[in-house]
Amino acid sequence: MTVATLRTSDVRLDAALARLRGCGLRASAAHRLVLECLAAAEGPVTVSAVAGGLDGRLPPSDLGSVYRILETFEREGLVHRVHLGGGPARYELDGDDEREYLLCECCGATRALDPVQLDDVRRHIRARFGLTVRFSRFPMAGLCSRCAGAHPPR
Amino acid sequence: MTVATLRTSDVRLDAALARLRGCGLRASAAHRLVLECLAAAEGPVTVSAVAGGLDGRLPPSDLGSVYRILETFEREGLVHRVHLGGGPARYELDGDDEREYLLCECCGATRALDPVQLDDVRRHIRARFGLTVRFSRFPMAGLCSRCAGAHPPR
DNA sequence: TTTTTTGCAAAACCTTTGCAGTTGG
DNA sequence: CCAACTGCAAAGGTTTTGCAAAAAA
Repeated sequence: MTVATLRTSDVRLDAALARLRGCGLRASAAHRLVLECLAAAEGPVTVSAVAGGLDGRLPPSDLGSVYRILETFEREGLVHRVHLGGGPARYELDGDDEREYLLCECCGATRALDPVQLDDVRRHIRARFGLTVRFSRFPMAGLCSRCAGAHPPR
Repeated sequence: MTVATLRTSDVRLDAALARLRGCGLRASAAHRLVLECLAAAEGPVTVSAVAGGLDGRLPPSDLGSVYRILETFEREGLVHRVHLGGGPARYELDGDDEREYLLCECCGATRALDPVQLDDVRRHIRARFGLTVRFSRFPMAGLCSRCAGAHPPR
């Protein structure tokens, strides 16, 4: 909880800590560590990666506790789960700067977009189906140009 | 493997059986049973639901075998997995008549669409990002009008 | 002190695998 | 008959839970 762990002086981290307090959650070492991991990662992180301290970049924590903490954080809206397929659960800090994901189901490539780039799609879908779509939790999946070429339509 | 199991005389089932043979896979009792379950279900089905014979509507099978069969079928393109969230894996018959799904992340409501209804979105995304999207494996997720109202933007 | 949170261990699931016996072609 | 397939059981991995000790407020 000293200088060593604060390699990521991030605006997002500060915001998350502020929200943590706002929820009545305690600013315990484990809580902060989880938030630091999520803030330090570039994308959605596996639960076990968080527990492992992001490969040693941060101190490790108990896996079971991390599951519980992430569950609590999700309930309070501090984090959200990202569903990229069948593997272990991945989480991300919740925030206004969320990225939205494109996923190629075939080769597994992912690409992160700024939400603004999908605003027209969002408007269109909302007008037509009444759903305000968000590709930050579930990616917009399909076949990338390369894979679409390799797997011609039946 | 007699009349009793054939409650679902479905075009999709016949097509799947034909493709099964075409792949060099044997038309064993278990293979047929799995295909019948998928054809009889209205949506993506859980592995254990298949093994349970869709709640007794069809004869039960061994869970491990069903996992193996589904894995084989997926490799051969007869079925595909549908990712609706964190729960157990769900599968669906693959085919030209595939539905695409809308999911409300908040209340869990799903809605199935005819792919034609999303063709303009598909064209738009492909032109702009080079990805041919498909919401049959990963749903288009977001907030339905009711939930969007209940959870106003921060 | 009081309430929340943690660490550990056990349990509950979900999924994969090995193997010997069975079945389809 | 031979190769593919199945059932069973054991193993692997992920996620959940109970509880007593520890920490935050």
